[in-house]
Amino acid sequence: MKIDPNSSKDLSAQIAQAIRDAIVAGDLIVDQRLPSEAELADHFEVSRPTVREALKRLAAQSLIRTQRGATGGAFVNRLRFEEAYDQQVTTSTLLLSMNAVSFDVACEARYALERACAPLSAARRTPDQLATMRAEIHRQSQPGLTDEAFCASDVTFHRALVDGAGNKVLSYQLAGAVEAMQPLMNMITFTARSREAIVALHTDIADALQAQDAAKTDASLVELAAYTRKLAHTVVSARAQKEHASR
Amino acid sequence: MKIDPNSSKDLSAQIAQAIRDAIVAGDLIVDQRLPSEAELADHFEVSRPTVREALKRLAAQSLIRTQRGATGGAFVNRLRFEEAYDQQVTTSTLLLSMNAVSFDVACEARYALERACAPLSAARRTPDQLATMRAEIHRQSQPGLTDEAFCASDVTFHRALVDGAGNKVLSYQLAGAVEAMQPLMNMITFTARSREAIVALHTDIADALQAQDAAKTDASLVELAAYTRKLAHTVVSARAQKEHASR
DNA sequence: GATAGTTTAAATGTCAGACATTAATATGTA
DNA sequence: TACATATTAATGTCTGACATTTAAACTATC
Repeated sequence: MKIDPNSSKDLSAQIAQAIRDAIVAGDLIVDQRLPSEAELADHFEVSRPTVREALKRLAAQSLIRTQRGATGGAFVNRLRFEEAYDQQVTTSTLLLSMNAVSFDVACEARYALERACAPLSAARRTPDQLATMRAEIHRQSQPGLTDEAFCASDVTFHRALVDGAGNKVLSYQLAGAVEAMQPLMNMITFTARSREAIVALHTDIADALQAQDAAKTDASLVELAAYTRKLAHTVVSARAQKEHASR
Repeated sequence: MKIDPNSSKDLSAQIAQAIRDAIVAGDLIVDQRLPSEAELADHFEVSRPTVREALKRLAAQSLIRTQRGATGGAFVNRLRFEEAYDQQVTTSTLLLSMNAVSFDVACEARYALERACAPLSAARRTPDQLATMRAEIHRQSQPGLTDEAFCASDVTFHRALVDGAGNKVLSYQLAGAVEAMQPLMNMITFTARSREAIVALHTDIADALQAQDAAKTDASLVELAAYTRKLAHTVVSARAQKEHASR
């Protein structure tokens, strides 16, 4: 592990990169202990605070974990799908909001990805996942549910659909797409009638998955995508109308 | 922004979380300058190095950028799709290698996601993207190409296919899936005959996209997925055979 | 008065050394 | 043997200082 003394970047950034490269290349393997901060400081010929800044960068990416005490130190962390979810969702959410991604574009991406799961999910969904979907459908039918709670339930429903594919990589990749949409969905006001329509489509999807009918699942997803988009357009134009009237 | 004095976590982790929350919630907007390190240290009642560790954590996630000099400081960074790619690819690559994800699972996820793009790409692919695909097909036909270069070209080809959908969110979500596969693909030795078969399928895909034929694009992708998986199985069983013979 | 050069100030980047806290291990004692 | 107590090695945190960078204020010259 070496750093370039002529680089313009921060020393802590360079050191973090050097260690990161070693991990990705497999030179440092899971659960292996890194040298102590003092040893790293010696090795890279920098001070301990600088080494610490580098280690915190890696910790922020869940690449290492640290332990205090006599046999403590920094250890290469086994990156788990569950931990990686959080980061992906945070990143995706910010990407959408900071780049002013339109509802249509995000919606298109989300449903395209979900449709990719549909045939696999129809073949493999477990009774457990079906039960989750039914439970969420039931929750969504309850009157007096806030819009936020309705959206959250929607996310859980779709997560179950995606997890039904029984492919951890797919689930991971899609978690970001589905959950990142939530803030955008939260902008929509769901009327009783629109909730009813969504619940009906969710029921269609659950029925199709239960019957292991891939084609019907896909068709229902397409319908739901179209309906969601229509709903969003209604909200947007209603808001524009109001904006216009107030001027 | 407040931190919990009774938390067991690192102060720097708590401070990073507090600032991160403020960014996600929109309390800190893009390009807004954070208080100086000294001011943050005062606010959270910690020392400057602790604040710095927190800021480095945020910098590692590209949530902030720092500038030196008189008008310098830490600024909320506009997260761009291009920057987010890198992190996603690194994370996805490590997820696959550290969790011993099988070739089959990764391959299934990859092609399921690519197939989700196919109809959109058939409708929207630009001449530019078609040209990229043709160029990569040509490169892949050249004899004397190393396996690594062949894989790299394969990634470029598929990236063009995905970008053809003209949906930034889709491109972002799929970059990880496609590129993270590369280390797994690199384990395969591509014979002249298997390269020929892959090039033929790539040509089919490019032809179908050029003709804007979604169904044919999808069919060719399915064929390519099946062929890739078969190829990997051949390699794995050949390796097992060799292992057995050597004992 | 405009322009070029110089100084200043404010911020991050880096360092050195110290002390606090944690947790495993070794040690000593009933 | 079992339990309590030191030891020790590591991370976590603090203080204070200096180095470096950069924009802006200032100054001198034309």
